[in-house]
Amino acid sequence: MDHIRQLLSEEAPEALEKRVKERREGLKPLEKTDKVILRFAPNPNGPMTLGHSRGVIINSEYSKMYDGEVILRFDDTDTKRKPPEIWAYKQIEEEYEWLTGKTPERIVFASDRMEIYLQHAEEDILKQNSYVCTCTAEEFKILRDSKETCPCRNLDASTHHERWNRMNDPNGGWDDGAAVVRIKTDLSLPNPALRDWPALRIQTSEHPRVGTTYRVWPLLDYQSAIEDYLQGVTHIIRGKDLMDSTRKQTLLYELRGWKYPETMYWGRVKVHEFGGFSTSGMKADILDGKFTGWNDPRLPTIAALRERGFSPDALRAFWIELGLNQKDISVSMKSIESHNSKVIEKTTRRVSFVSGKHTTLTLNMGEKWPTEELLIPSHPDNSAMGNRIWPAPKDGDKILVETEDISDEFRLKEFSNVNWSNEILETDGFQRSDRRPIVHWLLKDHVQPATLSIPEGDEINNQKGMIELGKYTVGDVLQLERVGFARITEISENSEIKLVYLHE
RNA sequence: GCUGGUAUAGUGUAGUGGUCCAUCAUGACGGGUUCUCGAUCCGUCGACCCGGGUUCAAAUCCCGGUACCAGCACCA
Repeated sequence: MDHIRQLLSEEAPEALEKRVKERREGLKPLEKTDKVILRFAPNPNGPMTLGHSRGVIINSEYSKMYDGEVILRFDDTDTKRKPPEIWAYKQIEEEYEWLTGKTPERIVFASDRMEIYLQHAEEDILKQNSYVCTCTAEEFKILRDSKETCPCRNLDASTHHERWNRMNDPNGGWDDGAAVVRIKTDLSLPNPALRDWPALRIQTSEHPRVGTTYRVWPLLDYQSAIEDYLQGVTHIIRGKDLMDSTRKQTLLYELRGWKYPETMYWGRVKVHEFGGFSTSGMKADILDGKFTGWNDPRLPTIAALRERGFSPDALRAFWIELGLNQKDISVSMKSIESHNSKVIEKTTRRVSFVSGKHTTLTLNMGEKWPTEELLIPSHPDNSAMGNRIWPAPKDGDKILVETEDISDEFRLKEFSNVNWSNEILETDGFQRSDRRPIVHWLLKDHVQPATLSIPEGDEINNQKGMIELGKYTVGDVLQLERVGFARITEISENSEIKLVYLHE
């Protein structure tokens, strides 16, 4: 050891210096940060999922770090397989604001920018960066796999321009699938995915925003490449499933003499409780009636998480903690819940809820409660939140407790020690004087009906019960004592309260 | 099959050649405190995929395996 120390002091004295290693907090710094323009580009074929929120949060956090901008761009160029939902645009916009606390600096609709894309496409054809191919997908795949040239590729430029016009002509006799515009690449490229990749295709199905104005629509790789350039995007952060997209687009940028943005990737995320996040899959299940809607508490959508009472701060903390890396990860909701508890715990009022599995007991008070009212703190550590005011329990009053909580001796929280026998609860001192278990309870004359819906996998467990009488508003998040956090989703005419369970 | 990517405790994460018998969080377990099974405090458990190489020194660099993921859609 001393020998090494000796050697080091001669050869590498800096290695002996104490180096302060601090744990890096938050996201890794970006490269090239003089100007930062980012984009988040969802497909509005449904509202946001938990997966989308990663993109929103990572992009907006980087934007905050470098005083940059985020463009919210609706990539709505597929009307067939992933048809845009006209309401989803607005909802995604709102969800973006909810998650980040601000509006996106710019909003772009791909479907509004069709003229521009088509102009660029024509330009690429005239410059022979691309060509119109009429081979079928199967035929082309065979050629591509053997690195062979497709018969269309070497036709002269004017033929390709004629073909381009024909693609756009409703009377040209070409329908969906008849022709496609391909970007010319080196066919000897080792990665088969990149060889003469398709850029635009004919799509005659109606678009919910622009109808049938356009026949030829760009594919993601083309539309996104052109738009990123036009918007001056400096950094692209995307899933690593889009790595080949980066490579294709870089080839196009080279043809056009443009410089491709810095690109970073995240890996695949699964949540133990949900699996993946497939918008199309959820859409089908909702239509089948398996779920009540996009905000069904069993679904991993932002709408559902909001409905249940998750805080955007918790989601933000969660994604920042995971950071930006290319690992495929599988996380537990517990991790998000833990963040959420930290955020909401200090400001959430406590309330007593007794489930349907309860027993009514009669109070036998050996001693009168000294005042007219029973004051119970709304929060154990935050007196500023005030008290819940219950009428003082009297001899003969009926008390509700969870059946499973009943034992010979227990304590009604914030009220009295009691001894149980034959459906009678005999008070045994108001002061807490021993270690008997503390139990939440209700005064039978001071309750209103409530149903707590607990998502359990594919099922929903609806627990009918009673909640203490109080002032409630839809949207309130409460902590049901000894049960967990829950959010009020509905208060019906007969004052029944509907709650959805959040977490412990 | 071709192409690319990733591998650190149960789950995430820090770490870019030397204070690393490895960080932090979460989890599980045990305890203190508390009028919630909440919160809080303390403690315990537990990891560098494998094999070579370079080097005085490797989680970190190189090579080779292995595993997992993704792309090869006229989807995004």
